[in-house]
Amino acid sequence: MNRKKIRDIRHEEFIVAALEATHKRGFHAVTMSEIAAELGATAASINYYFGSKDQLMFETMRHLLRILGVTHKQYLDVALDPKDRLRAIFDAHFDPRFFTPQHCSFWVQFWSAAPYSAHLERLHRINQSRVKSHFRAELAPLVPAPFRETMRRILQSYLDGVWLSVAQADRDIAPRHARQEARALIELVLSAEFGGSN
Amino acid sequence: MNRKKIRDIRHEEFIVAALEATHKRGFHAVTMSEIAAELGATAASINYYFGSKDQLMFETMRHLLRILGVTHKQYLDVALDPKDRLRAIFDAHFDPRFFTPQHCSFWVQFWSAAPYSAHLERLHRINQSRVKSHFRAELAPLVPAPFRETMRRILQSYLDGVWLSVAQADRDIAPRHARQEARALIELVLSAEFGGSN
DNA sequence: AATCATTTTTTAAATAGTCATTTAATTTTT
DNA sequence: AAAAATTAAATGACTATTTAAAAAATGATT
Repeated sequence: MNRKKIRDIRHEEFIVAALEATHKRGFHAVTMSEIAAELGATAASINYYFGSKDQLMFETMRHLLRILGVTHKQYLDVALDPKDRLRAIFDAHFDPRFFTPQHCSFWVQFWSAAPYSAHLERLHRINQSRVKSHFRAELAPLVPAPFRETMRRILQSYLDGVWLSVAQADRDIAPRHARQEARALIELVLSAEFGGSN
Repeated sequence: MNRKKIRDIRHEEFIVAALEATHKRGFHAVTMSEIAAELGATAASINYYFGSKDQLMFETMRHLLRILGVTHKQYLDVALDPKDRLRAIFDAHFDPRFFTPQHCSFWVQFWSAAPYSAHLERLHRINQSRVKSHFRAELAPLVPAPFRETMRRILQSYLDGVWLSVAQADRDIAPRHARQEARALIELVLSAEFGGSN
């Protein structure tokens, strides 16, 4: 009963350490030893658990995606109407557990690495598709088909852009504020010319 | 008359090589030799002209910012009304000379490196301020003050998000199309509830 | 409870490869 | 001939990963 536990504990601990250390120094600049030092551990044990630095990034991102998925589901469960369901996507991305400088920094590091690693790229593609299809589904009852894809891309680009700016530290945004702004954008999108009801 | 020229020619050549090589392999993964090989030259000569790999990134980004500035000015010069001036920002960012996978990739590599280098961060801050104040100025006659900052941030985040998605190669966007979409967003922003005229 | 063999976890040290940068010489240009 | 540009080769760090041994936990057997 404990044999598996320690493995899982370390797994999570090192992922948190990776997030923190990456935020401080950037993923490629940070050394395995520095990441380990975050826990008073040693570089070798990261390899013991993860196999390599690249795998550590991979697993860390999978961890973030898992949290994002769970959080999104939580918001969906309490959504009452289509507009709420659309908001749920933003609420998840801007959830206080998620919307932190550490996470956003890591995301940017991931973005810069993904195009050059089949492994990471796959992860990115999977997530991108997931978000895309969620947006499509939620926009369907709200925006007429001819405008839908444009609106989706606007919302999705905006979402990524906000994370980017947090990682750049040129915006220290409270989750609450990010959500407000997202809602303003949603209102904008839904009140558009195409004669939709809000 | 030629003594300065060769220095300038190499400067530009290596910057183009850096853009191309970075796009293919990522800035940190790509080696000085690979960048030089892009021109049939040798790593040492990059150092001869630039001093270091980091400086090469710095100069390359300065080069991109210069182009962006010039291009923006060109569009401003033919803008007829406030809305045109707002569009000019997007038109510059989405100009065919600028809006290429190579450039967007480099930009993402820069974003991931900037927070960890005082040099690069300064460059980033300067550009960010420049764009910010342009947006503010152009939005001033179009959007009432209480909404202006929100709208600006929406537009700016969107802009970055689009570049990001191009670098991620999950969108192969023609400049023309990017502009269309930007215009749709501008219309949205200007037709908002606050009772503005379009 | 205590012992001890076994497995799991952790580490210090060695390894090995990579690469930016420097140097000293060569080629090219002026 | 002098200066500028270019290169091949050497240098020097750095760091992910491996290895082999030590430490800790586990669990069966007394």
